[in-house]
Amino acid sequence: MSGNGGNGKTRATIREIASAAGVSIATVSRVLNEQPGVAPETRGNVLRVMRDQGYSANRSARALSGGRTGLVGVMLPLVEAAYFTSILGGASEALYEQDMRMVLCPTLHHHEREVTLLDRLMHGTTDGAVLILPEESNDELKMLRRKGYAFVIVDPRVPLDEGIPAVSAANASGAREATEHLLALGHRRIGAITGPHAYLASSERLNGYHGALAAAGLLPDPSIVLESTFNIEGAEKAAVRLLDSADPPTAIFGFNDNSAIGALRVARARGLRVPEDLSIVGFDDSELSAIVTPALTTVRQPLAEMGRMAVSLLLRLMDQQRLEALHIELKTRLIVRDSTARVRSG
Amino acid sequence: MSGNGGNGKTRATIREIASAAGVSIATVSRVLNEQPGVAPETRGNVLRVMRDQGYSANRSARALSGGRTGLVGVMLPLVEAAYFTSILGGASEALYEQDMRMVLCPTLHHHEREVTLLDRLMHGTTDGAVLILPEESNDELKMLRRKGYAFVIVDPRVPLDEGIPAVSAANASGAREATEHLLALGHRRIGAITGPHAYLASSERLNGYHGALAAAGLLPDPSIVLESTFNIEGAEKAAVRLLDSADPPTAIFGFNDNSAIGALRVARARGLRVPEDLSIVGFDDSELSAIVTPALTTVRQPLAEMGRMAVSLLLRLMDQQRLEALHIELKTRLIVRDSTARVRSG
DNA sequence: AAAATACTTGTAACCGGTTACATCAATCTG
DNA sequence: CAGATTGATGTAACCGGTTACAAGTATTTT
Repeated sequence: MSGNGGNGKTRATIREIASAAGVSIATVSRVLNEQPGVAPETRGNVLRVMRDQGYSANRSARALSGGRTGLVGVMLPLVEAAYFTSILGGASEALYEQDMRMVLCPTLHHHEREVTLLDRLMHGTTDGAVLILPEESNDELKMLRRKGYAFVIVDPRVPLDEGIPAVSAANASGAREATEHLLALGHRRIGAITGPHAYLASSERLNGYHGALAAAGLLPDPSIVLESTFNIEGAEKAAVRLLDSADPPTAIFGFNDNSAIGALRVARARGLRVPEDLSIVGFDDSELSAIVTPALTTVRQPLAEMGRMAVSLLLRLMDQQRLEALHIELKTRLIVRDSTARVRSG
Repeated sequence: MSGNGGNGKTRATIREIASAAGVSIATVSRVLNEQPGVAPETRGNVLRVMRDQGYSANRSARALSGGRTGLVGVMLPLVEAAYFTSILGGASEALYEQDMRMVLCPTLHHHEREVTLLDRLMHGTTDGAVLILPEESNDELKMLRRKGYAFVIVDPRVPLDEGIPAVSAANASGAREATEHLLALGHRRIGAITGPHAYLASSERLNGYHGALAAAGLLPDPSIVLESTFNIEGAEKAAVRLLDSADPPTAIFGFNDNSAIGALRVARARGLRVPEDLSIVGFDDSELSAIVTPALTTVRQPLAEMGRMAVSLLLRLMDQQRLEALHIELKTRLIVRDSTARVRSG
């Protein structure tokens, strides 16, 4: 009747468990943390009592005295974009396996918001953070690191200092592979719709694209390499310019799937058949790429894996482990679907 | 030189601020919490010192003594699905405005995982939770409520008890509107690819569909109402059966956008033109719906708004406010695009 | 058998805040 | 002007854990 196991009024504290088990709170704490130095029999007793009462430790108290919150911050520009949520999914899975929780902080691309959020996160809310595509400058990040806060960058926006842990996709080699694919199909005039040049990912992909062209003995033609914004609308404008040019490309490399989809739509609007009249390659392998018509040939980024890897790095960082390699690049893979074909010989 | 403002070694505590400002910790705490009973001059002093030292309160300590963590749990099946992240986006924005943070808990549809996570969340990690499409039974939820934990359901899977706060879309009226749209275009034989009947959203949409048919004097034909799984693959199978039937429908109502897209693909594969030969309507207005060809006529759910609303309900619940209405239904809106047309007269 | 050692267990301080209550000065009341 | 009232501030207990250190018991060593 007066069973306090489930009345829910107030949760059991460590002291209640201790007295119910006839031991001291220190012993209960030891059992809780699986520390050695408790007689097996005692441990069994305490565990039984904990189970009976449905005890689980108060996280705030633990955080305060133990100095660890069991929380990791994940900061990202936006939760609505599939690109970010794929990373998020991987990270959340890895954290769950460690019985840690994730505090989600979307910044909506506001730098100021990012700064204050980060400050809050650092100060007792979390043990560390994963920062996805952060706006922070290299200097700001170095400062943060010096303060002793543990964090890992995913998809850095700018080239990072050696000392700052980061995970990214092999952008250059992915772009090279995509370009080589088009070259192998006989294309010689390959346009590009890039992302903002200020993004590291963009400039690396540009390098890969240039590298592949160079290896084929081709000079890039700046008039068919247009900077855009990684969204469909921007890409459509760029595609119009590409296809309107005097000597239009026979293939377009979109630096992400949105860019490729923009090109696809413009091509369709002008009655160009893809891939017969125009080949198109994307980058990301987002959900969209398999759904559009024709299905997009694209470069797959291991986004979930990047999230997992970032968490794994972070946890080691928090354990004060010395890390051999702080910059990790994960391999991409070309997925060939229906939007690319051999160039028309005419 | 010894300025402790930014050396970062250890953050300032409330006692340090107190002694630097020449007041007691109680006063600092009052200033921190914007409580009355502090002389304006004193308040100004304390604020200045806090600013100089870059002080911000330790959240764990605050949580422990104040009984509030400033964290809200958000439990959802999956972060990768656009449907959920739209809700998430709204919720996160609403929480940010209240200076609260969100603890994200993806369950991957594992009921067991959901139960243990919820238990952890309750116990000192968060002040309340938003549960999106939870697996929990009505009884489990009622139990939770009785324990005094604050939570709000978004998109309930089963019909909920009066006492359990919930936010959902107006599924029935949305489905009715979609069906009426097809009826108005002259369609009389309208097939449906539903979601799992066990989902409340599905059965409500089914009701709306039936209601619209009945109002037009039509009896539903069970042979062209097929249960599916809300994903593209399942919908394709259903669409095949619909279009293979002896008397195939002239229009298909997919109970979400994936269902509609599955139908679209099958139609295309058989050379049926959409919308000339077959009209298709979806539900959700996900990002995909505008991108597929032809762009999908669909029912828009105010997902972000549902997230915001859930948070707003939750906060009022946590404040112990009496709420007049615990079940909130948000209006949907039909978005007419290119996948529906007047039925062929021949 | 006495001394050294290894195990268990308990006591109490501490983490950094919040808050009930006490205190004291200043102002108001009759 | 004494007494009541109001406002500002300080003291100390408390939230529920962790952990250094002390203490007590059992086991091993010489």
